[in-house]
Amino acid sequence: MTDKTIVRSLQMETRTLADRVCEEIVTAIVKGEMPPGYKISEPELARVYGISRGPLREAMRRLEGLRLIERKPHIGARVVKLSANELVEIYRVREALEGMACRLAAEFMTEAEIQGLRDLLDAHERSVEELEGRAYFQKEGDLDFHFRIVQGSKNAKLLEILGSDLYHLVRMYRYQFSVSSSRPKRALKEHRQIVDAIDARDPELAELLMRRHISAARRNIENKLESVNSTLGEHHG
Amino acid sequence: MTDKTIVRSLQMETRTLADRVCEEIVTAIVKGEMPPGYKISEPELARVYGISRGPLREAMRRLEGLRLIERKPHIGARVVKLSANELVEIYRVREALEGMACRLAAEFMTEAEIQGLRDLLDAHERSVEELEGRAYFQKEGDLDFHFRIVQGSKNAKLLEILGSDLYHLVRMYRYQFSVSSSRPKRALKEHRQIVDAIDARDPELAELLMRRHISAARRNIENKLESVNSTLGEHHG
DNA sequence: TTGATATAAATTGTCGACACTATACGAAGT
DNA sequence: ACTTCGTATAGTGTCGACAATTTATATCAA
Repeated sequence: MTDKTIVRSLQMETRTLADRVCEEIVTAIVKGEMPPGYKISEPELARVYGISRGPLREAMRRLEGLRLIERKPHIGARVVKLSANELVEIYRVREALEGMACRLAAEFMTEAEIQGLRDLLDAHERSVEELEGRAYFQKEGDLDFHFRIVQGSKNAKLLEILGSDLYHLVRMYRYQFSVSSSRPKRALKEHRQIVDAIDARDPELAELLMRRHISAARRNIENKLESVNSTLGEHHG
Repeated sequence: MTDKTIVRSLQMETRTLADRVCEEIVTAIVKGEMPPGYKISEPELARVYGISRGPLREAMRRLEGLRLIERKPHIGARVVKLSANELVEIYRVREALEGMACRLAAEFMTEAEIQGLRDLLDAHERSVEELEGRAYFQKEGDLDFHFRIVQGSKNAKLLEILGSDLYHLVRMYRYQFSVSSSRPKRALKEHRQIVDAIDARDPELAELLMRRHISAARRNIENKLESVNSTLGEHHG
């Protein structure tokens, strides 16, 4: 590799302003620094990030495609407001897509990747024992597992849709509702079953187990929301 | 409704330039007027549509999110190049998502919607008989059926992903590869079976039939591509 | 003739400014 | 006191121009 190529690859590392700012806004939204319903003022954000409104608007058009903000012409953009129903809808989509991903992973995942999954679950188990299951699963650990399986499917479209569209929203919901899995040991056991099915190269069983796993998480959420609704009574808005 | 409201709604009809141009470019790409690999020149396109480069770039950022164009910083944007493998990947995603959509449709579709499906299939049958099955299924008729079922699922996220992301690509592939269903009578029979399962309010059967239906279409494509590959031999590119 | 280098052209990325729309505020009238 | 209208202000949509980078072209050397 020549010096010029090295220099070029370093310069390429600095993507365009719109791309960088888009990524920063994504993390800001996911972490809750920009809460749902937050009105995005273009002049203000441009000043904060030290850029002009042009690249910022391009970044916002990208965020609109990621369903993280909603634009109304001549009115403005807001961070998406979270309805409980939408969260349940997302879990339906996850059940379908990750079920298929798990099926394909049972076909195409390499032995090394499967071993990596087992190592990850061992780490999860230690984390669950130490912290009595309160911390790790609330954060990124669970999504790590699911993401690796999607990667193992070797299907780029699945990876695009789940990784670029849905997981942002899932993480956002978790940060805001602090949706803990609330059943870490049970979830860990289900994860191990899934890996076993993948290791046995049993696509149908792998898909079935993953769908059950996500479906259980969905019902768990539905029950929580239902109890909240019955507690609050008829609360509109 | 007051006059002012009417005027406002008409003015709202004229969305922003970026939105309108984005839609125009989508149809242009889907119809093949902008072939895959086509280099998009910003100054040229801005001149064609009679707008400035600002809104055009916003539209392109949106198209990037729809996976219809690919951007490389400082180099330019091109209409996505179609690989056979990607088409198969998309059918895997469709199998998962539309299977779930069909399951939900069996639960939530109204009787009127189901009757509308039957009417649509009757129209398809007449079309198949008259044209000996060459025309209608090659075009939008087939996707009409699938789209209505997705609508019947009453799941907005499913509708977003399939309607806004995947179906554009599917239509694009059809126009370019002219992927006829090549088995219109068989497909029509499968469609009727699916509607019967929905009408019987049998979610599991409805999902199973839809997945089989799409899986068959995928294998059909895989076989075609395989024969093409074996004919062309070792052709890299 | 081929290759590399330097210049020139074209294209992309970014910015600041202007026009138009929507909201907020206040004044006048009922 | 409340409603309605008009104005002012802030914000979004659009444009043209400039800066930075890539690609094409031409010149020169081997």
